[in-house]
Amino acid sequence: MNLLMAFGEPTTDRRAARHEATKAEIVEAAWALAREHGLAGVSLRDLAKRVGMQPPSLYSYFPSKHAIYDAMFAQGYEALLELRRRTEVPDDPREAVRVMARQFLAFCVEDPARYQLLFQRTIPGFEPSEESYALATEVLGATSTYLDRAGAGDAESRDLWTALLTGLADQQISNDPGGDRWVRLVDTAVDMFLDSRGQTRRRRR
Amino acid sequence: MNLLMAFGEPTTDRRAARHEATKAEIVEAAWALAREHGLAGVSLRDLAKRVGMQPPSLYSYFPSKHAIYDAMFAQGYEALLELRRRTEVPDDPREAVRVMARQFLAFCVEDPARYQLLFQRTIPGFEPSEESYALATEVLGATSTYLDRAGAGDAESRDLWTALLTGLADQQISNDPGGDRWVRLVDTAVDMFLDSRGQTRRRRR
DNA sequence: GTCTATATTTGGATAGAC
DNA sequence: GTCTATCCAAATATAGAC
Repeated sequence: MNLLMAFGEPTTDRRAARHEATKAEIVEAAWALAREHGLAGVSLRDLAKRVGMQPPSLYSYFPSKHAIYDAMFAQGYEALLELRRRTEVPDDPREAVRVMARQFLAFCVEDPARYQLLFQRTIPGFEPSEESYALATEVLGATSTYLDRAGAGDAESRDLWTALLTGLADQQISNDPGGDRWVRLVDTAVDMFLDSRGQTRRRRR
Repeated sequence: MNLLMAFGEPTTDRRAARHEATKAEIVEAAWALAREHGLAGVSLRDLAKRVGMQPPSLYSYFPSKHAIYDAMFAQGYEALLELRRRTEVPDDPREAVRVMARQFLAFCVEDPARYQLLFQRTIPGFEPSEESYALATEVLGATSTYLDRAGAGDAESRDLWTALLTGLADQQISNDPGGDRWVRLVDTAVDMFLDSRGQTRRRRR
């Protein structure tokens, strides 16, 4: 599937294809601005300037600014899903969880603006559309599979897992941007997590 | 110590006292607005209206909007420190850490806007002043003491600890506001954390 | 589709009278 | 200290010509 066509209606002819391509260009420029000036620092003025348009022309492609954020949201989760599809996961359950964790953290830290949009509620009034949110759910579901194989598939474990990983990502981004002070703890964190899950199961027997 | 005097210069006479009282009133109104419309939703217009002033009059009390955020930041950490001073901590090291953790999470969840200001970097351009930031450091230091007694006083453990707790708080606030889906995992999380720290030490011997 | 022009709102901040 | 008046900038969004 063409990345440029990842959102919007299916293309029927060349005019529509061009339209989608321009939409993609706008979204790409929006990401660039978000990385430079923060997610909330994306303005339609700057965005239009960056793609060589006048601000009102953007409304030929997106009905509102939130619609642009929504396209970015969807694209962000698409990127994570695509990354996972391309990743070879080890057979060993614990090692598989480790790979997922490292990958998730790298993905978060790689682009703080994207992390903010995908995993925090920080844009006032923005709610992802139903279709976009479905992608977020899909990611969570894929994660559960690997947790389950490693003996941590129950709801509590899953919640503890998300808290642990987003906590690491958040601290890394907030308090040591560009460094690895928290990212390097990921293997320790995975071991801590999976060991404790194993104990819980033993206790219950 | 009077809460109203918690920030600003020491009072020398009644005029100064009145001045400090008004500052405190402004900060209190700012908190109320932050809780209602989000932290970024605090505008000087609304704020002035709430305290019965015209917007420019606020500048008699604070030189800028960021200065108001800074006063809020300091007050937030003061509140946490004060809460800890009032808390009786059990002798048992593990139980002490549990109490600290529960208290911290309750504090975070109780006021999401405050959590956002104190523990996330979300206001564009805002940096706490040196004095205010010192309070944040003081909180971290106090935490270390209890972690140390429970055998988790090294730097890595401390970082893992902050990630774990803020992760729980963040998920709770973002994904289950008003509920307890993540908060109720706190004891499990503490056990998981301290058990793994113990193992690490044993392995090293 | 894209432009110019403009509406509308909102924001933080300053000048100067009282 | 507080007000009125105002500035300046930035933001999203719409109308209508081309």
